[in-house]
Amino acid sequence: MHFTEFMPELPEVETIVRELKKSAKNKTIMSLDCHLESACVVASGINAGNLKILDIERRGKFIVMILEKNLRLTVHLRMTGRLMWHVEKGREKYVRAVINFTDGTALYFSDVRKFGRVWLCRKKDFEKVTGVCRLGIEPFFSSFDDFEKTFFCDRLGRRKRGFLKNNLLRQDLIAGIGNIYADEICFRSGLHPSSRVEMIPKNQFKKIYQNVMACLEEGILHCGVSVSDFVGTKGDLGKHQNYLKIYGRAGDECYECGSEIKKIRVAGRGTHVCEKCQVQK
DNA sequence: GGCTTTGTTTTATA
DNA sequence: GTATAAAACAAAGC
Repeated sequence: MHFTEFMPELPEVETIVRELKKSAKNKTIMSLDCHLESACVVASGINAGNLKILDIERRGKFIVMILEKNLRLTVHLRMTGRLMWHVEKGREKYVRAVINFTDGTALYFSDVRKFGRVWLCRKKDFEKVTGVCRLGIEPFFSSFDDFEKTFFCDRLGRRKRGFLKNNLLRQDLIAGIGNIYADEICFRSGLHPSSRVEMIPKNQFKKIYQNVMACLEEGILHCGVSVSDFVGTKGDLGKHQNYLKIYGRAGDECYECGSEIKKIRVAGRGTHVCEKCQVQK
């Protein structure tokens, strides 16, 4: 199966945020045009006009623009959302919102599906309105201790259960990991994605944590994964797809042992695995 | 036309 | 009540 969409996970969103820090910071918004009502959630009584973007941050897979007057303009791309400085040819009808600036430029939010969302709200409502309040730990701002507690223990201190991959994907535990990086983390850790977390020995926790960090860091270093289109706000390609060790390589040989990489389903998700290198716990 | 792709929410079950 | 699993949703490509 060949797919053409760019699936933004933490490294891809971080790439966009870094670009926006260069290109959108300190611009003043003239207006926010909503082309699809369900994709735009604007708090009542708030108008984006004549507000400067003071900074741009990331939380999990959320892009957060910090505006004047304690306001937040937040974007989640979900699966197929794109935030770009131009309208892509043939995709005019998928533009869901436009941020117009006073200097005549515009940032276009387009989305083939209708999952992506833009929120404009007050700082005090930001977490609740966007759903950010349900996010777990932020990888680059958390220690191994944070990770161990959140990922392997429930609130009563008991061992968490479930498939390893499924838990890696849970945004309420650790924010930012999606299907691609989950497969990579499992491979690098030598663990089968359907390993039960309650069966993983404690002495392997640190290795998993380090692989989470390493996979995300490398993704950022290469400006994210572009499966066949673009990545950035200007249409530039990410390069990390060239460095993936397991995702998208079904039928190919494992770089470590040479055996064939299989594609299976874990928790309803397409999953890539080397049965020889990745042990089932 | 049916199946696939995935991030998140919602519903169901243990 | 809590935790986990599964279903639902969206739209397009093959």
